[in-house]
Amino acid sequence: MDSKIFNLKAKLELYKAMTNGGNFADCPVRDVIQGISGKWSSLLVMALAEKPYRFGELRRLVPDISQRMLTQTLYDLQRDGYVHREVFPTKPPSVEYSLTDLGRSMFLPLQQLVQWAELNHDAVRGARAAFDAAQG
Amino acid sequence: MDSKIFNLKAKLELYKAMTNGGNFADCPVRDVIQGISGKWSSLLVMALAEKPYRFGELRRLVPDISQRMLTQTLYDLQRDGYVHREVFPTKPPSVEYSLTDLGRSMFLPLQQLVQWAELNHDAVRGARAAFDAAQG
DNA sequence: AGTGCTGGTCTCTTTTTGAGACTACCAATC
DNA sequence: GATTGGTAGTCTCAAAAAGAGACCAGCACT
Repeated sequence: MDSKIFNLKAKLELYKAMTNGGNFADCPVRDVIQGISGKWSSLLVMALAEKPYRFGELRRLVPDISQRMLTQTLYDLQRDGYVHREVFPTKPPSVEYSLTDLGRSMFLPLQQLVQWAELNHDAVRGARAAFDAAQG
Repeated sequence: MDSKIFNLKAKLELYKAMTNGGNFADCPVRDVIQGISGKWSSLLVMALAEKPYRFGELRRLVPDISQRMLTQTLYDLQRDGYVHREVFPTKPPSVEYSLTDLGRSMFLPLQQLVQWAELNHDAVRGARAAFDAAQG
């Protein structure tokens, strides 16, 4: 099989999936992608892929997130089914966040992207520096 | 080899990469991820993976992007080395945007994520509907 | 009685994004 | 010759999202 043609077909299919065949207002793929492409979503999913964490632990783990955004991002991740929220009736009550099966399955491709970022951040930073040096 | 242990190690390594071992202020992986996790970045990369496009073509292709955000997202993608911008001296001058080698290499893991989204958007929408029905 | 820990919410300010008018140039049309 | 249309943007102002920090209730410990 000609892998070039295969790749082009794959690209076109994915592009169509992402554009919903022209119906941009109601594209499920974009909807899903936007849900996980927020500023903090991927970082929290990466953290919870390691192990479950409590609210305060996550806050200390990611010191530059505001409490407000931590609440809201966890809420959104829970709403979309990536994260499970469990309240333990301790005093004071503690809340544990963990990945669901859906969250774990999404973690796999996300991992690929993070791996790519790890391998290529030098190239990206180099490109940025070169661009800025040329007074883009 | 125990694949469970391998996976845990992989997770921990990636989590460390994403948190830069505690140095959150200067983490190259988060820096790269945030550069491609904007609202329009992934969509434009997917479009340009199909073939090069001109500014106006992209604007018509993605009708719900504002001209301002199209300009800025393409600028950012160019600055980070994902996109090449070429001006042709026609009248009026036309500008073509295409993926660089770096952009194409980033497209591969991005593709995995979009594929996941395509396969799982029903689950996500279902989770969201169930959550909202429970008056979250 | 005061301090600290829990997981948040509320308000205010700053940043980011969106909507739409406006630019300059040229070609073809009316 | 004036109008219209297409090129790739920029500029300004309004709306939405994000960040900073105060505040809350309840209980434990000192």
